Amino acid sequence: MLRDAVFAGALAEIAEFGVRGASMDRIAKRAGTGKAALYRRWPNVRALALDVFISTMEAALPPSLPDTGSLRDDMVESLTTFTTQLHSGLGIVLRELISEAAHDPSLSEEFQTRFGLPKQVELIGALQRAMARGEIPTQPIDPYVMQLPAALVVHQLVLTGTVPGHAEVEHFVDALVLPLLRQPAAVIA
Amino acid sequence: MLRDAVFAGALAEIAEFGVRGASMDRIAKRAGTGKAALYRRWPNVRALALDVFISTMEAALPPSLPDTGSLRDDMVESLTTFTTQLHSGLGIVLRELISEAAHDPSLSEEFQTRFGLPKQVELIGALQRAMARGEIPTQPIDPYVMQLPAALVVHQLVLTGTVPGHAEVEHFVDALVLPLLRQPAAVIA
DNA sequence: AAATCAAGGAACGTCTACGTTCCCTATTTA
DNA sequence: TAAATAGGGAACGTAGACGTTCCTTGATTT
Repeated sequence: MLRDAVFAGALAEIAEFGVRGASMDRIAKRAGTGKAALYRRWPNVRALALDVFISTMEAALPPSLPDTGSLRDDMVESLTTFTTQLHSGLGIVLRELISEAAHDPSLSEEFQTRFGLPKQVELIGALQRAMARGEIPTQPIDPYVMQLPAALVVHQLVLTGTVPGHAEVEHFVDALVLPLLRQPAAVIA
Repeated sequence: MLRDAVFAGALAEIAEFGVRGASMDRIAKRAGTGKAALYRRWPNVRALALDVFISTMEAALPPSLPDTGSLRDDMVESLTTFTTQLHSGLGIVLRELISEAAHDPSLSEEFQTRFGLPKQVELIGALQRAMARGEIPTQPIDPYVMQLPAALVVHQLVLTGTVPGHAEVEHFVDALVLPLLRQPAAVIA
């Protein structure tokens, strides 16, 4: 499929030059095709880059929610799929998206709608199941506690360019999130 | 000073077009000068952008560490200066830096050396004073607990483009960091 | 098997931005 | 006060990328 070749070429181009520095000519060369083929599908280079972003993120969306019967394992598994995706191309896309969103706020909204909210819904479900099982006290959850592991992962990615390993992910859950969820004071201020 | 005018113009240019999309011609126009004046000081547009980054960050470095006598207030104050700087131009710079660093790892290192480490040293000092005062138990500190508030601030910035307000900063410290520091289990895994 | 049609690939003109060079002006020094 | 020097601003050539058009090739249908 030529579309796949174009996406792969565009991803490589973006990885090397960024979204603003990407060139249709080079992307066509990378994909082993001509520019006209690209312009027949996308009106300009920005639209192509955006399509690459969205498609990459769509493909990275986990098809089903984990339900291991343990809140701890649910969270570890969910985070692990996230970090795994960051390793395979999504990391560079995410970092490019951050600067693009700084100039185009609608990107933030779309990203939030497609990824932030689904992830949050998924996590809330896991928390409710844990409450029903009596794993954590039944009380309102601090939304910042829920964001905490993802925030640490993203923070490490943007600061050092590396992605936390499995041991660190487990540490986030066991040493930070679960203690906060178990203590009665971790409610909305 | 022309240098200041150029920096202001370059910052506006970067805010609008990003580092990769910045143009020397437009920056010169914004600064009310000619291109030759810019090329006499910087070899190319990338070097200028990098200089703007570094200078903005340098200017954003707090000259002195807070020592209020209370760990809680030390942390709140330190975080507040950080969020305040993010509001005034540093936010857009930081987000541009993230994507630039994705293509040039040496940027990550330089950023870490100039900002991450000093901030960490500052925080360690505050924690040691708090231990000496008996505010928190004297035990090894989980480094991720220290990163936690900055991670939440950065995470919110890159996701929504907004910066946490004072109430949220206080919430991070009071509801997340301090409880984790007080419990004996919050040591390095 | 032949003809039609759709799609890929190369060549073209235009425009923008780069980096340089030249000229002018203002300031400083003798 | 006059000359010299340094620095700011405009004009210039060049290169690369955009977006378009045309030609060729391969697949599909009758």
